[in-house]
Amino acid sequence: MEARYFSKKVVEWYQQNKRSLPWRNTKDPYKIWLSEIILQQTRVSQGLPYYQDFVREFPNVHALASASEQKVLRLWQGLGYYTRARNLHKAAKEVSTKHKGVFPSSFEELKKLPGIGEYTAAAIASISFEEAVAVVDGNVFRVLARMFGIDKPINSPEGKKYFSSLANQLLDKKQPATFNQAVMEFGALHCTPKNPQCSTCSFNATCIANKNNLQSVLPYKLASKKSRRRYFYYIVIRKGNSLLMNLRKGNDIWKGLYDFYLIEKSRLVKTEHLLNDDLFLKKLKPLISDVSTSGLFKHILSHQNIQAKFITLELAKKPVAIPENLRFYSIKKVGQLPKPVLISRFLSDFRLL
DNA sequence: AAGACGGGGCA
DNA sequence: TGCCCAGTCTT
Repeated sequence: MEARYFSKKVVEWYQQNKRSLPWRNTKDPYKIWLSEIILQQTRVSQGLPYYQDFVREFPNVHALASASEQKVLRLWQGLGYYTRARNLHKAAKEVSTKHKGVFPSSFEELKKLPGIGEYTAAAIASISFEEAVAVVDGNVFRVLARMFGIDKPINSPEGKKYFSSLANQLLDKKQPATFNQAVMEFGALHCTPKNPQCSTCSFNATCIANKNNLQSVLPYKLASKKSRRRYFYYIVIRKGNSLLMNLRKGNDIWKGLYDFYLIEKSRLVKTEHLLNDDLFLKKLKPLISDVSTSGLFKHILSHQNIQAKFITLELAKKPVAIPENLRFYSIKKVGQLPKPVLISRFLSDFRLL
């Protein structure tokens, strides 16, 4: 697809379909800035009332700068990502004092203000000052990836550079404000993440994703390491000088290494609840001597997103049936296990030896 | 390069 | 319930 063709058609679409929004009726960099910060990671429907509150309460950068941080935060309450509010306030003070109330007017100068990165600097520079610099936000990634069939990962440094360069190539330098907003609005309303309106899209004959049914895989993103919190409740079972060890399997942390019998939860739970609910422990419990509930899980270890709690229990006799991953190893032999990394660490930590 | 930061939409 | 959304700053 020709760059000129894309730019022309997306602007045409924008003229006919754009929403009427308060920050579209002004070029005041203060208000554009305010709207851009509020709309970071935030849908218009959620951000709009906050924008109105802020404009009413702080009609200009001096009003915002002279307010207390408490008041700014109170107005921001419920919107999330609260460092945005703190940086907003900090930046307002800088503009008010260092720049004497005159907003920086170039991409490079804007980027120096706290809370203003690549995207926001480009947005303000283009919308308020018609600087010929393309914005690259989530909408732009999506629209360009689909339209031009680009499978470079949008969350890699190379991918980001590539998309930024493409967006700047496509940019209509005669009307950067309109072009940038057109692409973003098109992404927000028409070329949506889910259920894009391809059947009524004026690009559907030329869009690579539509022609190849790739809407659901573009934009492509590198699998992000999802860091959910994990709570490991370890029951260290001892019988004489044998320890019940667990060989970890599957595609998970510490695969192939040994640890102890483990009850995993996605959140903190009451230990009584934990002990009563677990089937295996119900089987073990009758065999356990010397359970002092006062000492339950008093050892805590932290590893990345894992919080591990430990309890040691002494068995009166060995259980008849235990899961296959679990075996008793004599403490003397522990050092000779195939990969004793975890074990030795845990053992020295808890002085079981 | 990877993680933290939040609330809302949606399956 | 848990995944997804995706700018900026920090480590």
